[in-house]
Amino acid sequence: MPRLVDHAERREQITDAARRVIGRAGLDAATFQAVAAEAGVSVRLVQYYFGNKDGLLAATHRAVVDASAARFGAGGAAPGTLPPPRDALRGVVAALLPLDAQRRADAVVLAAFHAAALTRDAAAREALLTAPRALVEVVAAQLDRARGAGTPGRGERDVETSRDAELFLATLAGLTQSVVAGHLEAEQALAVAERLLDHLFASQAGGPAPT
Amino acid sequence: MPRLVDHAERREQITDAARRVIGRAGLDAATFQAVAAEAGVSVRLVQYYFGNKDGLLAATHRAVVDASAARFGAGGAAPGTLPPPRDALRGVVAALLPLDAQRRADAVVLAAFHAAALTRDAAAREALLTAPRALVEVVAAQLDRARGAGTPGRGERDVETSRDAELFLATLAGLTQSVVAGHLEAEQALAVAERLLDHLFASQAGGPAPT
DNA sequence: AACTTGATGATATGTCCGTACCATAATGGT
DNA sequence: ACCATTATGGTACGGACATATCATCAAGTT
Repeated sequence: MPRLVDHAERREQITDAARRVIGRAGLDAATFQAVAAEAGVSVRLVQYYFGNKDGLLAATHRAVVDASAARFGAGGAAPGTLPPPRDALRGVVAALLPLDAQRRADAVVLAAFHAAALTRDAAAREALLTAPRALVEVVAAQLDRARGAGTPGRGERDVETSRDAELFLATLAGLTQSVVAGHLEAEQALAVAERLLDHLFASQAGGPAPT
Repeated sequence: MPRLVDHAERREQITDAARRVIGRAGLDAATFQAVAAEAGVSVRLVQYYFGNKDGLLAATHRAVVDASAARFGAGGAAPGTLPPPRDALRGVVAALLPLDAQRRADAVVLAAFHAAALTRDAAAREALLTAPRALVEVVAAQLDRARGAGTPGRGERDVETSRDAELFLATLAGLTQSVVAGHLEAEQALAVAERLLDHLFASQAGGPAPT
């Protein structure tokens, strides 16, 4: 066995470079040569580790998604304790909004991948939906808890609560977009999210306001 | 003068082809050859009318933005009448959400341009903000009307109302994203927006809910 | 010490794309 | 009838990029 090297570390070094390149100049700037130069290695090496360009991009995508998931897991899963629903949702907000430079950069990269996936095969588009679907369940469960419903079975949940969960996540996606585009500052986005929580916790399930 | 041709029509024929190509396969598939083939003209002709590739893309972008603005103008500006605020905001929802196939396709194209602009120079990124900034004013004005505030001057508006306006637009952006990604159907997105209107018209300005 | 094998470098190749250049058909004014 | 100008087609050139090929270095093993 000659010259053994930590493959995982090398791969991470390269996908990190790819993340920087994509965040700075977009997906189509992520050429083999640009990524290799950014990582300080040769083009051949990138090829060696990821084979295809698809391989490189897939690994980079997974890296940033995993980082996002790790942040979410770190913030949300306080072990043993059961935070009040509003705090739990505040945790979701804090985990998902791009509140610091690192997450902002990741959000740009994710947006690039997202846009690319829209014009891909149905399989790629389907992969975009797994995270939102899971999150809707998490959010709806918290809203159920807050509104005194127990843990309703599948399909038994109040329609308005489901809509509120979708509303919550769609708003977070929109706020992320606003922050990344530079239309809102992170604190403003946070304040808007807090305002949404005000609305959600003010009205009970099934009670629409009079027109 | 030889063989005069309607330039506007030819340009529209070509930008329409570009819109289809981008909507189907993404921005980087919008090559001269692909667009020319889709439009049924020669590559040279596309070059003749738009010179640069940047010219072609800029014209295409403007075409879809203009289409969007036209839809907004057509739906929103009922002349003379002054609809109740909630109906006015419903009009904004109906104008902005991708409720039919045409608008869905346009939304995909816009998302592609949006993602590309994120990793461009500051000027391109600034251009993304003009539409949202104007819309925030429109929405906030309706909320002021609904809440009995007159037409407050610049900066005098209630902070919560401003946040609600941002909330409204961010949610619409997020819902658009959800529909385009295939996570929500158009009717579901509409229902979620309606639910948000419930929340917005239930609470008055400055009245956060108790935690 | 030699050899095997994993890791890395340099470079060639074929393809696609943007753009420039050359050519020509059509048409309306003189 | 001719000519200038507009509109359009064909094609060539140069560059960038993904990928493949050849070559080399390093380090354990025997």
